Amino acid sequence: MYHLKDLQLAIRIADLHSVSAAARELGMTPASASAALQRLEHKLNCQLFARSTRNMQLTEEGQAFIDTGRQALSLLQGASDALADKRGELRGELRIALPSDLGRNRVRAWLDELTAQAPELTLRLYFGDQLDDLIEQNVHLALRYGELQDSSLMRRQLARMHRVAVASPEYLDRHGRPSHPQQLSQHKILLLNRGNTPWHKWRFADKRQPLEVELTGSKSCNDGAVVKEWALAGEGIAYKSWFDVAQEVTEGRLELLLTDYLAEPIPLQLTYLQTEYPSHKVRTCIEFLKQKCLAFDSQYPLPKP
Amino acid sequence: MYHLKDLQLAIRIADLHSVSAAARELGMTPASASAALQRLEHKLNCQLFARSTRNMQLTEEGQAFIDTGRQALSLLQGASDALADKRGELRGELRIALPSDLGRNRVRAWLDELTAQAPELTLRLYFGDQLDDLIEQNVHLALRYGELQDSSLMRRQLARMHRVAVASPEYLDRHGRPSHPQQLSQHKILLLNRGNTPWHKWRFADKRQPLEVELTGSKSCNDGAVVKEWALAGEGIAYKSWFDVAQEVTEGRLELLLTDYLAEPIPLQLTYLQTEYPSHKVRTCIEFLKQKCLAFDSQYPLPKP
DNA sequence: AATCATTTTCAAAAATTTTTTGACATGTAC
DNA sequence: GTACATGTCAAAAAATTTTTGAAAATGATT
Repeated sequence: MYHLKDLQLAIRIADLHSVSAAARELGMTPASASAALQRLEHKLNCQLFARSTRNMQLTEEGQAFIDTGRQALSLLQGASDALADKRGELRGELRIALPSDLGRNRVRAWLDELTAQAPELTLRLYFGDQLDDLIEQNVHLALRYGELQDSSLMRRQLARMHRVAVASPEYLDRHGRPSHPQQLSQHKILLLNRGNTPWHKWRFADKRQPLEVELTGSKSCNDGAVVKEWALAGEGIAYKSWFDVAQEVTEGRLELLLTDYLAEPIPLQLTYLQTEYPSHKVRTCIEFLKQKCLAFDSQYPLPKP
Repeated sequence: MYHLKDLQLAIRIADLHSVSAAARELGMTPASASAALQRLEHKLNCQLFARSTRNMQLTEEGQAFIDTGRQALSLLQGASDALADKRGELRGELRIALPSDLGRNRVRAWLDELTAQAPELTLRLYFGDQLDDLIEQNVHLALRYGELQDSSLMRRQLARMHRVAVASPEYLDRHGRPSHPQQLSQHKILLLNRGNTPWHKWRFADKRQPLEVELTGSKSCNDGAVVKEWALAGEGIAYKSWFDVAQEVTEGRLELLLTDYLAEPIPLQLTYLQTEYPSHKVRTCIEFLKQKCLAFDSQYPLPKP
């Protein structure tokens, strides 16, 4: 009879296709993880993984085992959580994936507030603007813009927020202020990469008619926070959520552009796995962030033309 | 994160209301089991059991935890079994509860045949004529006479077999042969105890009409094998399944009585828990016993009048 | 009421298991 | 081709679990 930790490890190895990566995540050495996996395979008398030095792939048998192992572990996790829940305790680890800019500059502080109230809660934040697989990421919650289509996920909408074009006053003084989205092509454009390719279609609306402009960037990167920093440094025009730039605009460090051509607002959603009823700590975090978003809305109303 | 063995132990402690009993069953010392339980409770940060020195009772929280723990463990067991199944291997432990007489004198030999063919299979037999709780007994299969009413159990009928009254020729020579069930009350009667009270109503039939006679025993015990030994020793008349006495009757050591008044045959059933799809080893055992019962039927046909 | 046979638990020692350490062979990326 | 990361190995070190022997507690029995 094997150790539950070994099962958890095997599941993560299957998710990440890597012993080392799983070991790092679970805070153990690769050697120890390798030994644990072999232990498990030996006890099951079955080779779960087909190994090449560079890649771990589940065997057919391994697939079946890991699948139901995942179910069982989820049940057990739920049972443990339920115990803590009943006592109304907020303890344990909370793993959250966040968009880089929103995460660093706004949500991080909110979550710090939450953990100040609940000191037994351990926070693990994963910043990034790539829409990675929630299972692979192994987080409880992922905060993401836009509609998610993965049906295995539950979602809770926190807000709907406009995307806006912004640039620094210095840049605009030098290069002029575009008065229509079509004029953007004559500007330096700062793009966010999603996946491998820049996200180069910006959405606006002209008298309620959708208007999409396709742009080539003078700079692009995969981190939304860096895009904003470029904009602040006068490197060009960025297309950001109002969430991300409200404060800078209020302070006058960034300037709103093309507010007559705002497209429909984009939802900001919190997604989580459907496999388990969210535990007390997760539910609390969801509600907390929902409150904070509401407060944000009234503190920073988007200046309408 | 706790050890799976600790969960299994906790489940058995909950079933048996005893650390020691669970420890004995799982082949560990009470001290080690106690330590393991405390380890688990500590890791869950929750008292699973309300303890008195003499009795372990699940707390409300413990109940919830053990319930889903049981599910999870069953899933995991199933996953492990499935691995062995796929390879068509017959290995692991097989725990079977058997009626005392049938078990000792017939099925044991059959099962020895099975394990001779499958040497990796470990047999654990539990003899007894008390219809104990299958969950509490923790067996894969229980062989029982009669209709079971517990709906959480699956059943497979192995045979239908008549109950017959038997006694040794010596006894009958001395006390005479009853020619009608009603005359049994003038005889020495050997009864089987089920639960605390003797099972003193014997069923016959007179021209297809059920005929039940209520008897007082001159001897009774809770073990069917002992009842047969009494009958062989000429202590009186016993009421047994034809399975149990076919060989002795064929050899002339017991004599069939009242064969004109046989009641409906009673089913012999193999019951197992519904929680898991039976594993390969369990299915194999079921089929094997079914075959053996069929072979028995043709080897020892009940002599009809 | 007192004894008895069990039961749970404890603490220290012993045994077992797991992790670390340092190394090596192998495959991938540049 | 070189540099780097990966999976595994063997021995040592560390951590965990089990045993051992004994003590305290409790329900049953006398």
